[in-house]
Amino acid sequence: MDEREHAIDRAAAGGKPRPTLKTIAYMTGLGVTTVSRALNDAPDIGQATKERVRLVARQIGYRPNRAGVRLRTGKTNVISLIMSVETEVLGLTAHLVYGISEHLAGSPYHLIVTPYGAQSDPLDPVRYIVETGSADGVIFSRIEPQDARVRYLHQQGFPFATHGRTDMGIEHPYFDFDNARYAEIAVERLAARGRRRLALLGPPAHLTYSRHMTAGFQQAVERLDLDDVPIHAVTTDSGHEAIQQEIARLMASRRRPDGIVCGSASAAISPIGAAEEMGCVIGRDLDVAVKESFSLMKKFRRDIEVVHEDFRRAGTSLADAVVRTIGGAPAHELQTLDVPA
Amino acid sequence: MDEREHAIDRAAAGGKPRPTLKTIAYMTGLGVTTVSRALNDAPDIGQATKERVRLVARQIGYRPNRAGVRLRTGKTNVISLIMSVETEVLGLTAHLVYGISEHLAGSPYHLIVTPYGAQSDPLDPVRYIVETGSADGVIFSRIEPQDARVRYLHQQGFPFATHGRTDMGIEHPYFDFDNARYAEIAVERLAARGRRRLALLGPPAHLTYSRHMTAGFQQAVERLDLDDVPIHAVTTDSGHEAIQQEIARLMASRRRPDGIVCGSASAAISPIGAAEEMGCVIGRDLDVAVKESFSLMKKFRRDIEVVHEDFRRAGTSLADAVVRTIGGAPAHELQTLDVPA
DNA sequence: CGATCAAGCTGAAACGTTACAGGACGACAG
DNA sequence: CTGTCGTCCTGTAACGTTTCAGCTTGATCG
Repeated sequence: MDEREHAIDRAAAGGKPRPTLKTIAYMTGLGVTTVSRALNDAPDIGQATKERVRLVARQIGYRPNRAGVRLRTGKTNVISLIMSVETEVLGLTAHLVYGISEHLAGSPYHLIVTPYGAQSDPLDPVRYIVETGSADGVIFSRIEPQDARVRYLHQQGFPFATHGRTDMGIEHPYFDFDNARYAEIAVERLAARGRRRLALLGPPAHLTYSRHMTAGFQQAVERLDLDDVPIHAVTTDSGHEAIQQEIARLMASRRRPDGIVCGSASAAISPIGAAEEMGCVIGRDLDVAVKESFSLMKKFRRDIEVVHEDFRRAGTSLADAVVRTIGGAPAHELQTLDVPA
Repeated sequence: MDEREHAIDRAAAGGKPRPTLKTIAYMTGLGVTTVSRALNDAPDIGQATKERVRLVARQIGYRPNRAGVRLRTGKTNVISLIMSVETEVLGLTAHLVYGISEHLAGSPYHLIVTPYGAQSDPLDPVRYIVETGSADGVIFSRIEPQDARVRYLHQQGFPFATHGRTDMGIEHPYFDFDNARYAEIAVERLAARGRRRLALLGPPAHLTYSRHMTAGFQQAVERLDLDDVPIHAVTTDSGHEAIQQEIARLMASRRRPDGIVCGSASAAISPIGAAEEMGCVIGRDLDVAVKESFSLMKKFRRDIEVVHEDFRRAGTSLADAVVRTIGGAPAHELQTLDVPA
């Protein structure tokens, strides 16, 4: 009776009464517990009852109240993407977000985005999430070989997946693009165009994948008996002007490269601009290889060698990995290396 | 006593006991209600008590349990960004996300991202959020003059802010870039370079800002007594090939433009590529004006006329607007038009 | 026939919070 | 001295969910 009046009240008020377990219990004549267990497919509920409950639930558009579940069970049904606000990687992050939410759609999980600034401690947002229990799992990028976040989360037993690998003897879920292979391919392609003196504009040295890319680059350069023209002063994270200056300096020097391998699309713009400024023609005086996720460069200069890195796929894979981790899957099954063709 | 044992249990177990109101109540010797009210600065709690409670809370790192609050009050402390996964706008969305979360940091709000596909109904995610009550407010883009989402949310009395304006007699919070003014500036700049025959590569006609941009363009073209070379077949949302073809056709035609105004940076790549392919030199045979948010084009071709649109600022403004709306501020105070210089 | 068991269902309690109604106590007016 | 008022505090209930222990009922077994 109590429920009935209540329901009628709300319906009369115009605001929808948002059905709860109690509503279904009242409609089916069952207890709240039974309804809950029926919807959760518990083994001690009769098949007929389950079907009846589910039918009613579907009919009235029942959705479990997230706050109720979360309060009772501690399960938030939230995955947090910890996003660096480095401008250079912002465009890529969007694709990651897309991939993640694509995978999460249809699951009970929501995606929340937690940013952290360039100057602040990357550990802060991670700690916040663990301490406040505001998510069931975490995804993050810009991984270092000795990563404090990985260490912390591993030690806390908190589910996570990284976009990039570590090198610290900890087995954990990750998705990584094979940047060593990318660099090899890039070198090979430039070599096939007859280029002999190659420079690598790589990512910042503290990130794990910097090592991979450098290793692949050097290995291929050596194998094909080419020259390695070192770029030390700048990375893909450097500002436009810095990169331009360095490239200009390089192109004017005695050790002028005839091919550049770029660690990212956005960072490729600067060297190309610098080179063209000096009268170089891409495809004639200089060839450029880039790794890019949204085909941008290829539209601009069709002579550029492009290797595709799929950030959307990274997103779906990472989402999958973290959800499976929450489900208890072992880490070693959740490690993906995306090898470019 | 009960509490005491409990607390000791948890502490001994090593897993942190995550303090609650009960913990503070126990430590201060006050009632749970008093603690709650003290932390919420209720008027019927003594000043001394408030300070004592707050001190203890700070010391032990108390954070209100979101699920508890949400269950009790219905307040989710969540803002949802409804994000179109159109690839063309993905890069921009990232900046929006950045701006929003920057504003939300330090507030109790979390940002959740709800995607919707190109083919699915834009109303779906909005309805989902309202029906499940999974956020306190909503932000979305790609606004149409008669926007179903705006109508629905307004009618539901659900707080929202739009990135773009409508034209349906409904007063609501928005942030919009003044695209009319942008187009005017672009035309003026091209005219100052001596260009007389201008084409506009604008956004899809169904979006509100398409009208703004077109109006500004036409007004300026008329005022400066220039020629309007119409582009009908493609928009900034069209694929690279389609735009290239259309531009190629145009450049080969009798009515060949000597200036192009582009509605977005990503869409500017295609016409420039097409024109250069045909032997045109930007800055000599053709001038291009673009609106862009991350300075990309300018790096590539310094001869391009660039007007900056700040998506990050849009994000902070929208977040502010929606939070204020939740707080009860009237819509007309929360309407911002960002006029380019 | 009584005991045991399984199947199917249930109410009470708890998660952490806030709204509500009310209590204790001192001060102050009549 | 009694009554009223204001200040400061408090217990209970409720939000929607799941866990726990336990209840019926009918069947099976010795």
